[in-house]
Amino acid sequence: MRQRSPETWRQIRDSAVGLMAERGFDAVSVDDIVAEAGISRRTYFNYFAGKESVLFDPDPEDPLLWAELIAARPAGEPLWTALHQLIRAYTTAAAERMIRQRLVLRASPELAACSRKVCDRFWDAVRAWASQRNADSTELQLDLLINTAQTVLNTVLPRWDVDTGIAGLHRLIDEGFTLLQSPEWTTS
Amino acid sequence: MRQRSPETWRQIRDSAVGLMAERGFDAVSVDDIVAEAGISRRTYFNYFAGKESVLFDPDPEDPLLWAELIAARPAGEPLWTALHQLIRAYTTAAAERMIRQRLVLRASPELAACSRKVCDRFWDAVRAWASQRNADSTELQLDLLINTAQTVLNTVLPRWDVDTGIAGLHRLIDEGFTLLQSPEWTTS
DNA sequence: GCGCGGCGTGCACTGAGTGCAAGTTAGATG
DNA sequence: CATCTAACTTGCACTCAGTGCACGCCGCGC
Repeated sequence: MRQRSPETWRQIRDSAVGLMAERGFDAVSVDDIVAEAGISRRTYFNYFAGKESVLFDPDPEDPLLWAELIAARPAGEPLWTALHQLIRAYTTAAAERMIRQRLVLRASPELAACSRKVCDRFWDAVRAWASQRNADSTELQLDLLINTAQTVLNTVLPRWDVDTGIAGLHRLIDEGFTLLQSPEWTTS
Repeated sequence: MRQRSPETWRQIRDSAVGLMAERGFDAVSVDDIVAEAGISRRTYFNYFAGKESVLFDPDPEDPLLWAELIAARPAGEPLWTALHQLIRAYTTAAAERMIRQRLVLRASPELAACSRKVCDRFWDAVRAWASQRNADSTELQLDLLINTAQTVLNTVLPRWDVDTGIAGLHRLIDEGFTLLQSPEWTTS
């Protein structure tokens, strides 16, 4: 997986997403993608490990963005609140990306299962940060909290009407977080 | 996908799981499986949609088991408690299966991502039941609660040392559920 | 004996993914 | 200017997953 050129990377991904949003995931072969992108089949696999990777791999510069978002969290903030705000910030920053992905997923519902791992790399970064920050908590506690936050996002995403924009998504996210932190959520 | 014979089904699955626990998922081809099971390649795909299906598809009689477990829940029980008890009952009933799956996942860590969908069909059944039972709640509320319960299980499973048996798994499950329903869980 | 339907199988084909070796280009060095 | 090298790209050949189709076998009712 030796790639140096972010332009080629974008070129491939944009071609792929374009075709897939139009025809659906299954109806687009890797050959279609490389023809559209003007590269060879072999080069595709030098950039992406598989066919889904072109949808779910993070942008090359994403890790830096994540680091900024994470660094922006104030020190004393409760972890749950920090996760809530991180998701808001993340979805704001990655707005066009999320919208593009939704379009593809709308055209290819069979990918719904894979869609959970959309932001897995992001969550890994969050996990690393949290375990340093809250060194007093157990790994299990932190993982539970983070996975639950991730679940809120994943639960809410399929209900998101792309036409309502990021504001609409934020309303859903807030609703999810609020529901889970209301005192009586376990007694319904 | 026309299959009538549960014996053949078990035969294929047992052959596959045996080989995979031994060599790892990637090192076992479908041809290996069908050779071991004594059937043709084409028949394999009449029973299972893909290579992973042989690991993650439910047993033919599982839906009946799930229905029993679900029917056993008392009427007034809070949904969160019901989900907790359902998971305990499910893992008890599917003990050997879960242990087998852990063995394969131990041999093939690359499947960790897929392992989340281990019991997806079970959760679908739970979802259907809950939306009838708690018709007053919104779909979003129910999905959040159920997905969170599912997350507890998925968070806890990788930490389970198979040698501690189902009792050890239940300790982890209880710990997860208790953590999330403790009043101060959002303020760490 | 005859049709019929369910199931298993062989065959041929598409498409994903990989290892290897050769080609290309750009920059560093003499 | 010649050339060496390292990074990147490419073509080729191969394995394996997955599918459509048609045929064969067997048990069943008539």
